[in-house]
Amino acid sequence: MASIREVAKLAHVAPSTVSRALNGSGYVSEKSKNKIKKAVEELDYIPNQWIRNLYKKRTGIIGVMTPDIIHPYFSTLWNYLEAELDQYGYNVVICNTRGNQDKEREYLDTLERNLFDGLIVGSAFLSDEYYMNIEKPIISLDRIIPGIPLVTSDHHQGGILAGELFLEKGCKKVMCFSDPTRMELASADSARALIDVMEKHNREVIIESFQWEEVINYQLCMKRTRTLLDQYPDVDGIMALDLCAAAFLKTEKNKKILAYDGTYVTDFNYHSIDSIVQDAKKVAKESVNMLIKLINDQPLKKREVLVPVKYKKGDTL
Amino acid sequence: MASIREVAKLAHVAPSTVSRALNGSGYVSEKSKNKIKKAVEELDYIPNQWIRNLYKKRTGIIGVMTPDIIHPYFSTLWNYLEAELDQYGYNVVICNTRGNQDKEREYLDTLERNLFDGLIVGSAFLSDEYYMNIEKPIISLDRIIPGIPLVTSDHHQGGILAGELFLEKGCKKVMCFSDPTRMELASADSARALIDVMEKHNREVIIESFQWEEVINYQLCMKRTRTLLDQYPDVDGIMALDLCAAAFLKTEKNKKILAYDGTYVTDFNYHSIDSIVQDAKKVAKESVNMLIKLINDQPLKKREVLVPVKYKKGDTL
DNA sequence: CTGAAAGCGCTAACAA
DNA sequence: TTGTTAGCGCTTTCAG
Repeated sequence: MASIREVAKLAHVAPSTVSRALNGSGYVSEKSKNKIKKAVEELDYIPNQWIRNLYKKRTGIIGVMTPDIIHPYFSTLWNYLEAELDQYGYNVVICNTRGNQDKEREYLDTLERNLFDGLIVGSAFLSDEYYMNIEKPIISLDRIIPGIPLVTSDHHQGGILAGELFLEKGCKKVMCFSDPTRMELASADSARALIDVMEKHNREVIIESFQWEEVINYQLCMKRTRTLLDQYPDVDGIMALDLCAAAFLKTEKNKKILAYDGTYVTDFNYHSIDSIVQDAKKVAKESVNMLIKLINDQPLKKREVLVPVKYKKGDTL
Repeated sequence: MASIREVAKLAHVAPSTVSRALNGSGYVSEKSKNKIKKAVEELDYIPNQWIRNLYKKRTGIIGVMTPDIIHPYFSTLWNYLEAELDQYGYNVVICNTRGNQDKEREYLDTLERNLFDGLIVGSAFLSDEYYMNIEKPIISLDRIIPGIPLVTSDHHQGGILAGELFLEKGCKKVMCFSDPTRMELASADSARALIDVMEKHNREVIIESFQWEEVINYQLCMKRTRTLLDQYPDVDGIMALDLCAAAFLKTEKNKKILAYDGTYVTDFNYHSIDSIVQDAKKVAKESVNMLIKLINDQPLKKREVLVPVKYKKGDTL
């Protein structure tokens, strides 16, 4: 590995001149430029970006933390986040927690140790306090954490939309999912809103919860759906995340099914699944936008961004 | 941001003592340790990992390059690669090329600039020469590049398995997919082997090719499958990548369908799709294993690893 | 056991 | 236009 000094020596100039020539900063004569160019080629010199960043006081790396990367909603989100961050010249490190709080802590630590310039947290499990003590740029997706800028889909709107759809289709008893231990998630709003709408019309709503493993592991998901269908034979409408919705559809053809997320997998089945679609692209755009501002100490107009959801017609309602 | 110097000042010791205390290297008296601990707490001092790595001559970051991250095979592979690299203490940067050669060049450049300690390349488009000039640790997945260690599924075996299945089911005219411009991919072997088996028994094989966009974008995929089905009404067996197989199944119920990859999406439909399953976990394990050896200058026993595939029974053959 | 000094590979300020 | 000098924040000798 040639260093800038060796190049300087070979070109008979000072290292700083080489630096200027290579960075196009400051004046360098054509003559020197040529000598340097030749030396660079001869030595196959490639500047060490790692060291360069030392002076920029940045690493050019953003961490993105999610509990999973296979689940279609997360892959989709990842795809857009990566594309968006790439536009700003950032590399993206996968911070896959698998729902493990130790991992989550570790990645926050990595942020604090300056390996990341910023962090986008999609689904956090640690306490508010833990996050509030961190001074580095963080954006939270979905989870409301005091003091930390938030980007989330408008799950309240999603719940209302869902409720209206079930009413329109004449459902009497609807099942939906919500994790009672995670009411701080904005996504819990969808169940709340759905219940509101349904109960206003005297319809019954069953709330169940999926273990995270059951959401991301299709086999477990199938198993759970079977149990639930046995348990509630008279349910006539179901709202569940894409994968679970697909599992319900596979098991049970006579109930109204509405998927929540609306990723590409809802079109996989012979019958496309009706869905409430999250605009992952917009979520990505907004969160990156805010994060970049945080990093550059620019003021944020809003510290909370609500991204609208929309209904996509399918064959299962 | 407190620095090691401030801690040293507050604790009335030298920076080097603080360094030793924090790293557990060299002798530090209990008394000093305590003073340092107090100072660290008071200042909320967190050592800058970025700088630390300067001395270790490593960044602790591995790049993983794929043309896409949404496609279920890639998300699955990513998941395992990340998990495996995590075991060795590496962070993983997403190098998503979207099939763009400029992006591919950029990430190779990033490797050369020492931002990555190594690179795993899943699907390379640049020329062999381009890769052969790079001295840094690289593992190639699927694509055969002279001089670069290779990990790939045994696609030849996959093609034979597929052929035998189609024969067994009595198919007379089978359609499969292969990109004629990318014969350097190990995966091209599956089509070659399938043809061998079928033609030995005087069955016809149609080879078509999908644009990459059509493989990863389900809408485009659907469109293409319709065209193909119109074009070849007498085809009675189809082998295609998971997403495309799902698209065929959605359009056409009367042909034998075999998915290649066998990710979780093959179980999505009401009818599970018969598949040739790639062992993504093993592929990840083997490639990480080799990469770590390259990074640590340890000898490789083999520079080519072939990972067996297997057949998974479904309802579509 | 500790501190001073040198330096990782590069950049930026300044004087020439 | 150029070279010298002084760092970035930390680690690692090496005297003491």
